[in-house]
Amino acid sequence: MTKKTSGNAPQENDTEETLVTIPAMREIIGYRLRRAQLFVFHDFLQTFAKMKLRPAEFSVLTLIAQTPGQKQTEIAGQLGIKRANFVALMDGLERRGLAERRKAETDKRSHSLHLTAEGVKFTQKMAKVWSAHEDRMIERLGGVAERDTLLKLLDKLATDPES
Amino acid sequence: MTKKTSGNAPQENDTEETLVTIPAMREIIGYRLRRAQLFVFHDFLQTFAKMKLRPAEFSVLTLIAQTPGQKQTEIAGQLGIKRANFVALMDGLERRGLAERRKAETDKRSHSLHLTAEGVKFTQKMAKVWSAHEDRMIERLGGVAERDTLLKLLDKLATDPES
DNA sequence: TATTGTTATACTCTATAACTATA
DNA sequence: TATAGTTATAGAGTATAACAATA
Repeated sequence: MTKKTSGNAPQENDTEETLVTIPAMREIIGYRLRRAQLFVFHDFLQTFAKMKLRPAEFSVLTLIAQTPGQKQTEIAGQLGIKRANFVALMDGLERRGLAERRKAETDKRSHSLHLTAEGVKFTQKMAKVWSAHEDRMIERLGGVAERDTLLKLLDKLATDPES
Repeated sequence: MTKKTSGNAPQENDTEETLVTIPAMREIIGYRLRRAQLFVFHDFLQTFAKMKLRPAEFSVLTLIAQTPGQKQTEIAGQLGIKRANFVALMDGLERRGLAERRKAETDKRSHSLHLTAEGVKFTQKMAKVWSAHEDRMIERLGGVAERDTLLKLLDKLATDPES
């Protein structure tokens, strides 16, 4: 049994015109999420300016490091990136010598993705630098407990209950 | 006194190489914020597809409705939109007959922004439609209490403590 | 000199269609 | 026929520089 959530339902009154309340920006979930996300990404971009690393590249390196050998469609799918747009992203990582495509033996259409030796070093450095950024965000939230609360709420918001 | 927040600090060990933990995507604040924001915006876009209204236009109409007469730089500034990019956005609202620029008497460089009569009706309809979208998001979060918790955390994350 | 609105421009991100080579 | 990767392309969103009118 879910709690009643009519916090924004317009109030009916007895005149002909319905009274409509224009929402305040600071109580709009989508808007506030967007501003917070931009703030965090801004800090991320500054943190990784020297390493010339964008959020999407960070994510791809992280997924390859955790599960090497996956194909492009799989990595792209997990991140919500269209496979057509993944190509240039992967080209960049390959050009920089951080990751590589290997011909898959079983299915010659697909590429299996791996980090290079340099990519492994880069990714470890990346994880350390990220840690400083993340700690800064946790500090702003007030601690790891608040971080966990936030992640739980974001989960409820954006995760399919049937999964 | 703020709580210690070393939740992601790398563990030192006694070998030469420092052990580095690659983070899991689901514990990365920025990534999770981004995915949640995309989810909410996707629902927003579907909700307003028939009215042909984008989030930025929604925000501008909302601010003009709440405080008519502000100039372009002021509205743009509150939303984090560059004044150069605000021009086309405002052109669109004016072309649709929803809002208008009026020559300001006091400072002839600036325009004061107002809703048209049609814009007022549109904005009231907009507020009602938005309410359904917002209630859907609140429902997912589990109720208004959880929504308030989320907004408070987003505030801590993205708001300057000195203000 | 500084500010408001504007134009032009470029860069990133995202979305779709169509091709190729394999399955 | 369907799938993996690719190319081309178009549309948003965003950032900067420079200009005219006005302060």
